[in-house]
Amino acid sequence: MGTEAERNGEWAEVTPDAARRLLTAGVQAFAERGYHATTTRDIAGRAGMSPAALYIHYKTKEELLYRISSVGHRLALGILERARDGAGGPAERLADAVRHFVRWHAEHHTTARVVQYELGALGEEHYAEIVGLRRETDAAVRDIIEDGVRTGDFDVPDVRGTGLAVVSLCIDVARWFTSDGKRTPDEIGDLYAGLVLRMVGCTGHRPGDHR
Amino acid sequence: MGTEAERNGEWAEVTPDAARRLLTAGVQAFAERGYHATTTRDIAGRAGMSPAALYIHYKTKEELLYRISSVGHRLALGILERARDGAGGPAERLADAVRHFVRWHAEHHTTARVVQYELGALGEEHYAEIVGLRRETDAAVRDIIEDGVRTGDFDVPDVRGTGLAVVSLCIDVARWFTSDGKRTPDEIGDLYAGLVLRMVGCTGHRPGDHR
DNA sequence: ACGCCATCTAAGCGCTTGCTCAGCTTCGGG
DNA sequence: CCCGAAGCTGAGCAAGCGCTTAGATGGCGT
Repeated sequence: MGTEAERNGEWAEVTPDAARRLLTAGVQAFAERGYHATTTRDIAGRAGMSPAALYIHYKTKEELLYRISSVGHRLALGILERARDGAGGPAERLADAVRHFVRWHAEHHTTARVVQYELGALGEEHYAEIVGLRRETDAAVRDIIEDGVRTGDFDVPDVRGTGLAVVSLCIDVARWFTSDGKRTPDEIGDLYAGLVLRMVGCTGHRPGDHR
Repeated sequence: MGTEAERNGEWAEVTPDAARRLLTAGVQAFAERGYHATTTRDIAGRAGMSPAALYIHYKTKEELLYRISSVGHRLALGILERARDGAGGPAERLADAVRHFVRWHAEHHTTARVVQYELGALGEEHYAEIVGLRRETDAAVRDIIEDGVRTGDFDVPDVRGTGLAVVSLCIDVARWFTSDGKRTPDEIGDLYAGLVLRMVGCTGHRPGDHR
């Protein structure tokens, strides 16, 4: 059912149907072998089409990667921004952000793998656009941490560095997660939310004054 | 000077000289473009040799990657095992392990990038061997955390999961670090050592009783 | 009924890839 | 002084690559 859910909804904005099938085939192939080791024949084959059919819906193989990367980054960014702008104190919002962000990276680890680790294969212009989205990702997490420092809920000497570390920790889930492991995406999300709260010096009880 | 140090010593065990030049050329090329996007002509060119010269010292392009991966993994593992078996309490040893491990990933980020992110391109047998080394890496960190839990210095509900998260956090430095950033490898090592001590519930003063 | 456009395929073009091989040089031991 | 091994090159092969093109097919508005 996890695999089923991966195909449903996530790429709903991609039309027509053939373009979406090619895209999900690309996600699978890129995640397994990497962009450069994947052939257009392989992608088309997984989608049940001839190699030439790819070029009706995408100008180049790189544009297919760009579409995946663009949609994927916007989904991931949306998760963080929704948590940042949600209700509750900084601790709840940071925990929510990490929990959902990590869960997404585990549940959609094939998509996330392509999104997070294959962007070096993008062309210059596409790459620049994606880097912009990634800066927004970093900023969303940093914003929550800054809130927590302001309210005194968190104790963070280096907000920028800690924020980068938190994002880095979450992203790397996509690299090592496999669906045949013992842990579920939910469990990892909860574990990581707890770890991150500790990283920002949030002890669980009222903060008190530091030093 | 950082770039200079990258060539010195690190690959001293690789002989003869031409084989070492090809190897460092491979590291640079693989780190920049990825294994599959790198051509044997590119590697040989960087080493100042003809394409055919590569095959005198390495049977295939994959064997060159394997040599890089093997030496690199052993270096990284050595750093952790030296910290684990060192003197001092669990907190000092864990901080030392993270500090040195992170510093290596930042200072040698080109090597580390190949070592950590290109192992999917290895052949089956080579891959299996490298995976073994990675399990030892995870175990070294887990051992220190278990020590700390035993002595009461750490408070870790999920030792295995937390250990994996710590290793993951450190490894991912190789992905985002660039030498033209503001932070030095030392600074990042110190920052991460502090973050990890917080992750394992080490507050700095004597532990006391929890809950 | 008919033409039109979107969709898809079979065939294949031009190029690059990993890798090979015959031959040239260099150099230490007898 | 010569010889064989080791290191290296120039030329190139077979295979596979991304992508193109000409033509078949099917559904839709009129």
